[in-house]
Amino acid sequence: MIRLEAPDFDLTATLDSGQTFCWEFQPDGSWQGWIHDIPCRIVQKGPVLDIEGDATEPMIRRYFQLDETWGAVMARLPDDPVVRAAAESCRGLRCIQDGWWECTANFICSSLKQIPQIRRINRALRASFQPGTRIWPGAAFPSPAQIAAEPESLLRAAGLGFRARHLHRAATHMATLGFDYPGLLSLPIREAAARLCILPGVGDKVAHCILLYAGRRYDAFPLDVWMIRLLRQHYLKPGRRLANIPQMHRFAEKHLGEHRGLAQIYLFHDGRKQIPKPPLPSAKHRSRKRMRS
DNA sequence: ACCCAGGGGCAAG
DNA sequence: CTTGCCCATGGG
Repeated sequence: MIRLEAPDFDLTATLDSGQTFCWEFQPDGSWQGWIHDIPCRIVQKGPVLDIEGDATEPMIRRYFQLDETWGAVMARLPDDPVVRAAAESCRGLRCIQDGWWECTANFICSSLKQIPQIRRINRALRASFQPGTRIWPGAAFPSPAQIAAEPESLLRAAGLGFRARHLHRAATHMATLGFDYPGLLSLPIREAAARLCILPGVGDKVAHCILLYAGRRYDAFPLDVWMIRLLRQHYLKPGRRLANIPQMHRFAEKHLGEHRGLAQIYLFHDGRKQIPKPPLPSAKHRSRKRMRS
């Protein structure tokens, strides 16, 4: 067991913030999950972290962004009052660094799903490809080749719904043609995102999530409904027409700078804390999609 | 019987 | 380059 000092770190906030989906909170107060397919059980007691498992200390520090102090994290953030306030109320929340493929698969599965359900899908995928084993520890996340070797129906049975086709085709692409993930790190963010969008089920938002949570590129800026809502709420003049996605990326770059992705983590988490269930487009009187007999 | 969910793809306008 | 609809499933 490893014990390490982790001041200004909030394990629960970090694992529950919609960055990673392979961790589950246990009744005994611990978190069970995987650090790059190494099973771990982690308990936080104040500034101390107890980790059960075979992960090494550098690995753990890297995974949880503990190789820099909270002061260093704050120093990276753009000098913007909204971002500062959000980060202050999320003290200890860090940026995860998950594996490329698992992160890709997670976010392909994330569309029109809530965080607990994405977590359930992650679990179901591990279970589907390791029949007979206990989920934890031991059930590694299935590789692209493993998924590609099975029929799409297996993914549907795991509850992926229409995401099954996307994930299966993305896995097939990876297994047959390969994919240069490390190459994404040396490309301009726009081109890196475009390259990821080659994968079925990966669009602009998912691409930026992968670049931020697996590539740890702080210039990636996932634009989901929450972030669009927040940008509109805090930065756009009321009454003005809602900007499109490329315009919002440009705005974020200009206004929040090169570490806008880090800012996004705090804006997202803080925004969700404050507004549990916001109605966005008053969908009240929308014409009926379809008449059923 | 609704509405909504950390979207993406595709066809039309 | 925008809008509209579909894609399955679970939860409120």
